Amino acid sequence: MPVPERGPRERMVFSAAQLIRREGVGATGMREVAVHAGAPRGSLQHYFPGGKQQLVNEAVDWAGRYAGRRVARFLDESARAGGPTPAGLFAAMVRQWTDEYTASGFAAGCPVAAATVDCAASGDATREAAAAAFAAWTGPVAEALTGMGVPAARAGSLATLMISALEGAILIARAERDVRALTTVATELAPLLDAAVERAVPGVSQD
Amino acid sequence: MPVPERGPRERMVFSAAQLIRREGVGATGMREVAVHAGAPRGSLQHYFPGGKQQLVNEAVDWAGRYAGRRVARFLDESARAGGPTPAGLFAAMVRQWTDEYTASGFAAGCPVAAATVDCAASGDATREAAAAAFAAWTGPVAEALTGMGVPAARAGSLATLMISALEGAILIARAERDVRALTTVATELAPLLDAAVERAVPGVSQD
DNA sequence: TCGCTACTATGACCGCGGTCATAGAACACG
DNA sequence: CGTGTTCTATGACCGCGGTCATAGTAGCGA
Repeated sequence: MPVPERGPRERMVFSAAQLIRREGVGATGMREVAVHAGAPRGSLQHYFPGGKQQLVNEAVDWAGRYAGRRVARFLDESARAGGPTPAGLFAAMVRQWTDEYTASGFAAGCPVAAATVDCAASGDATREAAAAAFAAWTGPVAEALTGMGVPAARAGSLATLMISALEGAILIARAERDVRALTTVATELAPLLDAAVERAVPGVSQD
Repeated sequence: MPVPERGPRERMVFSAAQLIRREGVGATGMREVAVHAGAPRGSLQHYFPGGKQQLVNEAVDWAGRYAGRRVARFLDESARAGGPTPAGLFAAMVRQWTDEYTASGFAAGCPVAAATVDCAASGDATREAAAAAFAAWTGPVAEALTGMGVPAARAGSLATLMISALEGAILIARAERDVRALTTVATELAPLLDAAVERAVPGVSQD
């Protein structure tokens, strides 16, 4: 949960994402966003003449790019720590959520999921934004997998599987107020993910 | 999508579930539910004195029991068709969604997921109802897995994994308007699931 | 027929929230 | 100092929707 001290416009998009993932799209009010961002209400009209839909779409967009950036950051960190593995990447993705939930409670979920669920309340453009956000997340994950030695043909599928399992586990964890589902999918999926890497030198087993 | 011709009360609960999974909890109005159920508006006050929250909770409850019943039905069907497998069960769960999406479009998602996402809009009782619904779904799946030879210690974990992956794939499929995510998780998870069954005769390795 | 209960029917209230309109500050640039 | 642009500020409108209140109807036992 970075708190970027950029301009007021960016703060509002960020606040919108925070509120959406907590209350849902419909229950998030424009006035509420302004208050949360510490921005004047009139600025919403100014920066987002497209109204709520524009704000929501940009928030979803932001969330998608943020998720992609997280993947890149994981790769950077694990590059100097002995090399990343698929299961390690998935564990890092899951850990971000378990950390937040144990530290701050189960109030918030994934904003992209929230936008997808009541896209009907916010028009079709929001749904497309959600699809773009998933793409902006799946892409880096798939690339990371290929970089670890997963065949390109499977990398996309496994990325989809990882994100699906993660999103579903987030839902269950929120409902149960327990990180059990998150840790479960991480441990159960780990062997499948690591088994997908092709060894550079066949016949040589490592670890 | 069964259309049970029970009493008006049950019809309203059913209609509520249908609308919730399509528009979300907040965007579903009481008047809308009455119209969809072909029931008089006054009956809502009569049958659900607890207001919207009661109606939503019962709808979520209904959805959870419905999902559990689907699992039992799959077991019955595959019992006389050579015996069920974990991957077969998961494929059946996924196929229910791909069938609906290809036949009727991507308008609707899982009502339990919808209720979880904006539980903040509907109080904590709804969140508990969602947790109960997940439990009413996970339980039968886990039992089914043990019946297929999966060790009891792993059955619960695999059930959680299956439902997580399914829920996440539903989200992605709705956002993308494409069943790709659903079919992907089914095929990628299949070997993991089938590998979890313990053979009656140990020591016999199977590919 | 009376009276009771179950259900139906409808109108009104009231808060919420997105949007519009209008106008006031801040600040640059001649 | 004017004059324009950018941003801020606030009030008003208006529809939506949950809830309450009040009646009206239907069946039924006594």
